[in-house]
Amino acid sequence: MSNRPNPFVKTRRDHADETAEDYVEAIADIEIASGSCRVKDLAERMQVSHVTVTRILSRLAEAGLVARQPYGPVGLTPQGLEMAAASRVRHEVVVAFLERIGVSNATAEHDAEGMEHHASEETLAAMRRYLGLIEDA
Amino acid sequence: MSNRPNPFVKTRRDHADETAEDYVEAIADIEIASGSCRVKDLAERMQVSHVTVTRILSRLAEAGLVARQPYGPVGLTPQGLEMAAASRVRHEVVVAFLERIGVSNATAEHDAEGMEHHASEETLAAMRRYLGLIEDA
DNA sequence: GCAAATTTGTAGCAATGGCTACATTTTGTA
DNA sequence: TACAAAATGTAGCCATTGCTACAAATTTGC
Ligand SMILES: [Mn+2]
Ligand SMILES: [Mn+2]
Ligand SMILES: [Mn+2]
Ligand SMILES: [Mn+2]
Repeated sequence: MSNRPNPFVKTRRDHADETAEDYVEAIADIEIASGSCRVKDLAERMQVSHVTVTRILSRLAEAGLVARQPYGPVGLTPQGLEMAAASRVRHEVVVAFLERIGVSNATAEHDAEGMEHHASEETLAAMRRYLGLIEDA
Repeated sequence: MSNRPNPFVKTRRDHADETAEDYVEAIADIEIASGSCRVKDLAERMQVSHVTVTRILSRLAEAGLVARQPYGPVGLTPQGLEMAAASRVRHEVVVAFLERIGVSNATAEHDAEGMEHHASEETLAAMRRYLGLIEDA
């Protein structure tokens, strides 16, 4: 028997995971760019209200990805740092790959923002291979 | 100024449409495979309860994509047929492209199910070009 | 130091898509 | 035809992510 998992997984949970990945990646980015990350910075980056950011950060703190204190800056836990690093690598691979096949930078950034969350390790490996980032065939 | 739309905003818009696209595509598939599509068929295909299917179908009917009657089969409106056709083409392009770069069929099907909703026309064109489906360079 | 501006928090609402439990309708079969 | 099984509908719950309005805290500027 094939034992192939159904491609239509729980959409709600998938989207929640996408949110987590984008937020920790953004937090790491902002920390690097401006020294510290605030709720307001994330609201601007994500183009949502500060209320939405606050609630999502609560969930991510509950999940052990984010460290928060009232009215204070937004930090990443070791687990959050790990996820942020992995997310960034994946993001960069997808963007570079799309550009390599002829997609403009603007579109590559747009499409990668969504596609990155759906590229499995196998697909990422194929992209890296195509980019020449892997010696193996 | 750049005037680039925010990538996160675009991704959120993509997510709003993805359920509709997957459902009309599934309805068309099931109609072809077994003559008619029932709520139960969709529940099995999507791996969700029949309740979830019913509510989503109501929304799609409201949007003019699906034709329904109580306890009856699920049909597509002309608009739904159009979306189903476009979705299928896009799905096939993404799957074929992933396989072409060395991804297995199972993984290609799985990843494409999510990635397809985030691939812009420009990216799809690049994929078609790579597949040799377009004469142009 | 104090008032104003900014930032963050909280309350409460909506849309979407999960679910279980139960009601109703349709279908199948004895 | 009558009863059982299957399919569908409805009620009502939860989680996630949007929002506005308002409250509280912090920072800034004078
Ligand atoms: Mn993303
Ligand atoms: Mn990203
Ligand atoms: Mn997605
Ligand atoms: Mn899909």
